[in-house]
Amino acid sequence: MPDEKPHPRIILHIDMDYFFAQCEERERPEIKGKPVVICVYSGRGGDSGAVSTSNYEARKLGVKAGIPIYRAKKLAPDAVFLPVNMELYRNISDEVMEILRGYCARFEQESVDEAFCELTGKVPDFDEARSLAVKIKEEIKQKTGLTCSVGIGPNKLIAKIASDYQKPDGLTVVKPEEVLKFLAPLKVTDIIGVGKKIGERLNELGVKTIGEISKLSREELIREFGQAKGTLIKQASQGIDDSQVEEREGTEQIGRITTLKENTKELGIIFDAIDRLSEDVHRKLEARRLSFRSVSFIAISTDLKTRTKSRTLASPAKDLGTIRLTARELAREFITEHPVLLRRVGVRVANLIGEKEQRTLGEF
DNA sequence: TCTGGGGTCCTAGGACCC
DNA sequence: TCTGGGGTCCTAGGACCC
Repeated sequence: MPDEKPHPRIILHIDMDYFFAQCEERERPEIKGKPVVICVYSGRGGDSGAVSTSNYEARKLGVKAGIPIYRAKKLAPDAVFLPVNMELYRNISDEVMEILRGYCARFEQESVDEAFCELTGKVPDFDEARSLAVKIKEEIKQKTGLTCSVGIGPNKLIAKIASDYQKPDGLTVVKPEEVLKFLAPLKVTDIIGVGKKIGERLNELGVKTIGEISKLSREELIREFGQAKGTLIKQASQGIDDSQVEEREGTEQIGRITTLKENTKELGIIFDAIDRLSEDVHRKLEARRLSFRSVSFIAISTDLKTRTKSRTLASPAKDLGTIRLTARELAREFITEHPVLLRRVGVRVANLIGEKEQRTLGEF
């Protein structure tokens, strides 16, 4: 058996800085330097809705993603408030991803403003990777006008945490031999997949930092958080992550949610919303030439609890009528079972089937 | 005029089949 | 006779991410 060391992987993660707000700054140079707040208005009138993201000037004033718009206006009365313009962000995102893709052995877009890039084989070592990252950042800046933060590490976990380590316009490289020292002082919630709930439970167990996770055995973690999460937390704490950079195969589900004009359990109002949402979902489905095998009705009550009701069809469908009718049926059953006031409702299709598979199925 | 909208992944229980 | 046991699909819900 040859006992040479396995060649370390070199993974880059890129994260666009305060992306939506930065896109708006690019389009409207006159707002640069001011606090900028990107909002999702609920449609209930006034400032009902939440902040999607904000630039650093606004963040300094306490305006962060998720807070209600009216509170943001109190914190930053002189800020520029803009509604989300997804089409603009998608277009700019495409420009960025195009540039990045050119440098990767393998590429994985994670969201509209994040991506992984496999550099293994493209550069010989981490120092060369750093130089390449500088070049990529410059090219993105020059071609799109936007800044981003980049992390480089021996796996996706480390690369992603590294890209978050220094922002905006940051570049953090973590070599394999530095991984444990890098992770040890970080908060447990810096691990992807460890959020508020698990973070709190770990804190209760006396674990605040990633380094302190070593106090708990893999068995204890699995008992506490289940097989998958327990294993993930243990591995992550040791800097281990074997997941691969791979192109996403396409979406698993397509859904649309809306806030109702008023809280209600009246089927008439809910059906109207379902019809509009179904059309949007159907449009996206058509654009991607997909069929679906299951339909869900999503109900969010006034206490913001989310419940779903779903149905799998005997055979795949792709027409609007099936979405609308199934969602309506599910909504009717839902209201019978849970007669609560709803604040938001949604329609989702899943078990999506692409054109190729549809043809295969058609042969039988 | 509290708290938007688009996703992914995992778990658990029941149905059903062999 | 003590109701085995494994696999897969479906539904519902939770946690998390951006």
